[in-house]
Amino acid sequence: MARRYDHSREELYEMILNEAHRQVMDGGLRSLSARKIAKEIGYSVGTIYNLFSNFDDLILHLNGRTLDLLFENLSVPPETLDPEDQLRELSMTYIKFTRTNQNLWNCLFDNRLLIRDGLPEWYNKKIDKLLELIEKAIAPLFSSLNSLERHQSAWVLWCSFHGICSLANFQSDNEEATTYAATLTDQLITNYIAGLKVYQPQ
Amino acid sequence: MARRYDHSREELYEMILNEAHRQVMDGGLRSLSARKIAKEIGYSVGTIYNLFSNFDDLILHLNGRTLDLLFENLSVPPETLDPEDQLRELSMTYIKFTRTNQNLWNCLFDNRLLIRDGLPEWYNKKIDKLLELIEKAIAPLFSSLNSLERHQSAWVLWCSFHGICSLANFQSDNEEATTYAATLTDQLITNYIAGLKVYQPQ
DNA sequence: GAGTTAATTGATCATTGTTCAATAAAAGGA
DNA sequence: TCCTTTTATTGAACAATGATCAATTAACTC
Repeated sequence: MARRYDHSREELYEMILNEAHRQVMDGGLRSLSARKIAKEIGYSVGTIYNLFSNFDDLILHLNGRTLDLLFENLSVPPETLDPEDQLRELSMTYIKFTRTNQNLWNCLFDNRLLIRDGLPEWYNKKIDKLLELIEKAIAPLFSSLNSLERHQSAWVLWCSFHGICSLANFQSDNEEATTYAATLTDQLITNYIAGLKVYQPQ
Repeated sequence: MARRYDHSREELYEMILNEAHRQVMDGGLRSLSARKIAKEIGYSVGTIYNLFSNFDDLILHLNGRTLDLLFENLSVPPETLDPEDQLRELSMTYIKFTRTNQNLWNCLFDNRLLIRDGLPEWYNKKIDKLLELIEKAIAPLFSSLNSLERHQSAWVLWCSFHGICSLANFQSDNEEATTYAATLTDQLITNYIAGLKVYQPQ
């Protein structure tokens, strides 16, 4: 059989990533397989390699969708809130997301993706969008001249959130891991923001 | 052939992990293979499975050695230093370690290890030893009554260090990644410690 | 309707982790 | 010393993987 045109290229792309999403959610990256995807969507393996240059590329695109999902979850907190409370709101949603989509989120940081040299532009843009949420939240703490320091602090917080959630995944008790991650994030925000207030003039 | 006794069980264990270490250092976890190890040490695959229950178990033990290596690198900073400067010293060594042993360090956080339920006791002990270095460094900032908060702050810092170094590995430019990780860690320490001083009475 | 283009297939290849009956060397006992 | 038991070691065999690519055939073009 050939050129069935049952589905457009875009539809196929969606079907493949939907199925990949499902498999990763179910059993982590380990249970993701090109053959299984093909079987499930009713096409052959070759079709997958027609759309994605290789398996890592498929994972990268799946991760792109995960970043989108995360962004959709992290709605912009109201500007009426303290920077501190905005951060708390963001971080709590973040933790919740990483816990309910554990396998999917882990996939973002799989080692196989950092072998190549650098991530593509479109991917980094998705990360930047997330970072901007944090940057906006802490903006009131910085004078408009200190955009570099604001940016760096956003990165510090982003990395730290990541670190806390990442290591939480190694805990066996799921309930406990979630609450401990929340506690640590809370400590981080409290102290880091207090520190910022000490050093930032305004 | 059987029961050659060319090497004791302990010697074999070392030989296998040495070779695994080499392979991971060279090309990351992806280029680690039981067959290749066997070939290199002059034994057959079966022998490896005689010493390790499965491949993940082998990786876990390799990671154990990596944690040991890290601990040996992170010498206890002199108590005469500020908590802040002790932390800086620890974190700089940490960053250096993660950068020079990038593949090996990445291996510590590979997703395949967090599938099972919880890490073994001996492994967690190694992590605790590392955490204690941080806890000792920040001890002067807490009253002796606040051991819980001290412990939590140590975790926050540990997780944050991890997060910063972890995400630094996704940058393509190696030099830049290192210096940026150093900058972010510096910011983290400065602000977090300043925050602690605000909230901790003594 | 002939010719061109491109989507789809699936057999094929090299590799992987893992198993386990077969084997042979050492240890223990008489 | 010889027999038995124990145990380290082997490697063929299995199932599964990512990846390739010539062959096929449907759709499009003119």
